[in-house]
Amino acid sequence: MSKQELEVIGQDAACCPGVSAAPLDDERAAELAKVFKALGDPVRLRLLSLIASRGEGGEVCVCELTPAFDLSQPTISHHLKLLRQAGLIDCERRGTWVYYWVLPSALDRLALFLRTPTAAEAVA
Amino acid sequence: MSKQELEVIGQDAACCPGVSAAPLDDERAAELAKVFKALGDPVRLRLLSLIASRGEGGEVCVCELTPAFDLSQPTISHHLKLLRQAGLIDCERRGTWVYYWVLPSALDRLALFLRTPTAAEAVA
DNA sequence: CGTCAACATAGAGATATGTCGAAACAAGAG
DNA sequence: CTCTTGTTTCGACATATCTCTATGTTGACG
Repeated sequence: MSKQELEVIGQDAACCPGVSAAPLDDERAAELAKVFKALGDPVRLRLLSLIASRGEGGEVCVCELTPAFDLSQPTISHHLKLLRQAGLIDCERRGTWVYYWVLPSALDRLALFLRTPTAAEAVA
Repeated sequence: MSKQELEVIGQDAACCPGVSAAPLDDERAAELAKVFKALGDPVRLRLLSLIASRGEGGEVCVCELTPAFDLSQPTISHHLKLLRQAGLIDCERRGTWVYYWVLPSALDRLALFLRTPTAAEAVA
């Protein structure tokens, strides 16, 4: 946790007003909708949660994710791809296996967008 | 802003661990996915933003929302219904007009779910 | 009562999404 | 090189979603 990260978060808040601040323009609405749509599926939410619960910097192999669902492997791969295209996770291949991790800044950006003024006060 | 509200928010945080805390069970994943899916459409995001930017306790008449889009009135009505079914907004008819307002606790619950431990530290 | 205005609901059509099995691709082992 | 295992891509299908027009409902006003 660094001062730098604090600044980044502050910047996000400054550049990206929350849902209550002002009416969304078309472009930003489309951009945000794409990310929320990625979260709008129970399988993807569980996948994200499984990866995120590894902690900051943690990684999960696909081979650990697949058996957690009653779905075919291609289906899991497809959902992981959507999460990645939404900018919520990223991955890297190391040898035979592919490892996924979350991009916390993406999640935090969404959280800041959703926060209402009242809740912001409550935390402060 | 009351002490009561602070307690409610605290409760939410306690009862509903964030995405990074622990793997989501099926039931909660389905429940959350329904809400995120409602946010996964640019029209609905803009609608929510238009309503939310009225401030806490603020209301917007449908007759103000419809002209803000290049869509038919039934389509707007449909999207408002989905937002309402997701528990993000509520409405009331007063005479000829129907007024919508946001339910801030729903938004805050989502924000808490998305917040990563690092961001939570940054705010604290 | 009749009419008008504001919203909601119903039904239909085009497109998007979730899922699968089959096949392609990548990398290590023999 | 060939075989096996882990993963992604492809093609197809059923279902869901978004949008429209047409119709229904609710309440205000003569």
